[in-house]
Amino acid sequence: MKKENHNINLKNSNLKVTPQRMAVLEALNNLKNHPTTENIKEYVVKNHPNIAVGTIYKTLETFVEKGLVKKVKTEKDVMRYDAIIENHHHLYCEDSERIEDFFDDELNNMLEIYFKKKKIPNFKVKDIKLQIIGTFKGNKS
Amino acid sequence: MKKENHNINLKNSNLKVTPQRMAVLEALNNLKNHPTTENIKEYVVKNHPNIAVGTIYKTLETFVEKGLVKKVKTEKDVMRYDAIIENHHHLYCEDSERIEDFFDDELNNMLEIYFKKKKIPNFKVKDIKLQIIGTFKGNKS
DNA sequence: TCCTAATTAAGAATTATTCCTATTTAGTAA
DNA sequence: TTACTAAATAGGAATAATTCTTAATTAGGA
Repeated sequence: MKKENHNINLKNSNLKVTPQRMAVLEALNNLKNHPTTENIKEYVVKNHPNIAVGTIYKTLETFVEKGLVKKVKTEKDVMRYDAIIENHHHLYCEDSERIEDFFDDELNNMLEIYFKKKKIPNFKVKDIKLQIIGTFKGNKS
Repeated sequence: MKKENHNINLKNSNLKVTPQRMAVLEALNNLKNHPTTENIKEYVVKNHPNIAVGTIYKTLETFVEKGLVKKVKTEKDVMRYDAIIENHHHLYCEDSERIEDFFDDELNNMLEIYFKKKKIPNFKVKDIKLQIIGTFKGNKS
């Protein structure tokens, strides 16, 4: 099921289905919380020791180009990846590296209406992402 | 006037006022549009050729720690800096590297009210930043 | 003016990423 | 099934960015 989805994703993007690409997709699916490049490298190398590191970099680049994954904007110096393409916002924990997805259609509507009414001079709005900074209650991860 | 402000900033943060730090602050003030580390290095080295590169890195790190500047989130792999600490959002150009500040109190109020009413489970909101993605009309920079 | 902890210069060391090229492989068509 | 070809990969060298180390210098206070 999951493997089939991967096949479909790759084929839709006119990418050949290779074991290396499957391995990177597997990593993206199994690593939660917006993995860093290092997280992904580690996972892939662990599970598929014969895959070259350069290939992982190249594969990620290809996926970003094709829109299969997105890069997450972050305050730290490391890049993170997001396997979910649907429109969503991010919750950033002040105390940890945790980043969670946040879906809220009501909020999206409100923002859309707001920016339809209130134009920004010389700027055409195409998309809006919220970075909601705060702290998670309870479990410290 | 500007120099005095720098002095005040540094002293308030319990940092010694050194020529190296003044030079980095000068760069941050003169370079518009959220300079990259490279922009800053280039500016400082050009105007003060005897300042070591390592010192520039260390100084920027110190400033971020003390809250004198902030890092800007970016999709690309490069970090950018923001000398403005006041609360504001960012306009990202899809077609160029341009990032502009965006101030809007009405928007801030609307968001504050929204998140006061609509709680996010297990999360305490402290701050909200918008990444407004789109294109600038007219001048291509 | 002197003292001391903080800061810096200089360049070596480390780390992450990109680049290069020969080899291999996925997909296609006969 | 086999053969073909463009695309993809392995492996490691090369590059680039950043951090680290240590001796020398300096800012700020007594």
